[in-house]
Amino acid sequence: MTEKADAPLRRNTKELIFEEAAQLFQEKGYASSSMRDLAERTGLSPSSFYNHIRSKEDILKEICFSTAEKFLNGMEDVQKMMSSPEDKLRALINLHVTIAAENISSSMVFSDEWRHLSEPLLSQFLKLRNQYELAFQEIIEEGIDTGIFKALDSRIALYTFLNALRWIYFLVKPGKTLDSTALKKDLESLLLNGLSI
Amino acid sequence: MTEKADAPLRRNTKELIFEEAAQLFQEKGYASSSMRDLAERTGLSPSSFYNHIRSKEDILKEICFSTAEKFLNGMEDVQKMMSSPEDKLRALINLHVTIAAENISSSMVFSDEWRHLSEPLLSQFLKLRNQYELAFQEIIEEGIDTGIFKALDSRIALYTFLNALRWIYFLVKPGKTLDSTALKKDLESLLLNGLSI
DNA sequence: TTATTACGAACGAACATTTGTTCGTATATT
DNA sequence: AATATACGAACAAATGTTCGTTCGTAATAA
Repeated sequence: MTEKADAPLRRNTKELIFEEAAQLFQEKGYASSSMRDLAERTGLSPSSFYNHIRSKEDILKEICFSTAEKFLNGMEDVQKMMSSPEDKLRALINLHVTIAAENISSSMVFSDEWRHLSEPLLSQFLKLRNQYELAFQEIIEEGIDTGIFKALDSRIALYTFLNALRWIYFLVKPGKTLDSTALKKDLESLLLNGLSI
Repeated sequence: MTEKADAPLRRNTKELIFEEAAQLFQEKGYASSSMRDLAERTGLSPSSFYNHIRSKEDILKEICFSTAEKFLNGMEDVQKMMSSPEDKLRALINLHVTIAAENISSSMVFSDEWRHLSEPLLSQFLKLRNQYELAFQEIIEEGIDTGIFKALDSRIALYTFLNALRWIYFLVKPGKTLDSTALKKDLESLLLNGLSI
């Protein structure tokens, strides 16, 4: 009755759970986050969750796989581009920054907590991740073969790039909207042409 | 009598615990690693640990702080160099590769598990980390001021570099000794001059 | 040499908590 | 009336750690 007043403010309960969980998992890590922690944040009782989700791992699965899908969809668009490998890399940098900026918590959980998935989910996830990395590497190799990229170990380049793009969420932490245009520009400049003048 | 024969083979028990723990924490994460897991790996009983260590967190503390010290000592040497900021960065790349190659598990735990330290250890650790990052950033800014580095946001450059140097242990995973000379060369080339020709 | 004391290191059993989850039930919504 | 959603209580399993004890060896006393 009395709590009915703010009901319109309250989102879909299921979405609320996922969003608060992403934030919690990001802050404390999946293994150190208890359902009772999550209960505090959502204002629900621990037992109430199970009217909306199947298990704790179900939440992690949803976060990891939905973010993986975002990356793979973005990659698909990039692959369809009729552009130079350099422009494709620029598009990928843009993709990483965009996904991180759109949902910081989820992308952090996606990056750091996937390993707590149990089989067979773990294998499924790694398959998707591998698929993404392979496509990324192919673009690098295309550039090397064309002669516009340096002829270095493409795996080294791949992981250097992926990890250079992994920290982005640090910037967006305290709610302040990051100037992602400047970030993209600096990242492109750094990764494609290096720090030296 | 009979078990005395292999006594020389067995290392210091305390060291054994730390080494196996580093590997365990790296594989499963600190929070998901139980003392009973560690018992299986060391061949000891869970209760026996406490003749050698004070607590589970004590192990994490030792790993994190000893690795932090390695980085800070390395940074001190670099700061003392009478060289260009570019050569100092090269030395830092070398430092990261060397530390990672010397003790993969410890450096992964150092990178990923420090957040499970409780206060006041956490604050102490972050102070050390901040000290290192600040010194790193100063070298970058020195290069920018001298005009040999691009005039971009030094924090972006800093974190791009640090994270680009964070994945190195992936390569050394399956025991095969990584050709760290080639890795260093590629990393220098990538970070200082970029992927583009 | 013997007998005695001291001690580090190992163990199994047990501990108090915390964990994710289920169950029965009450309330609210349709 | 029926369905969805909330809750408190309770559960079994797993957690880090403590306890009392034992075993072997090294130092000391006889």
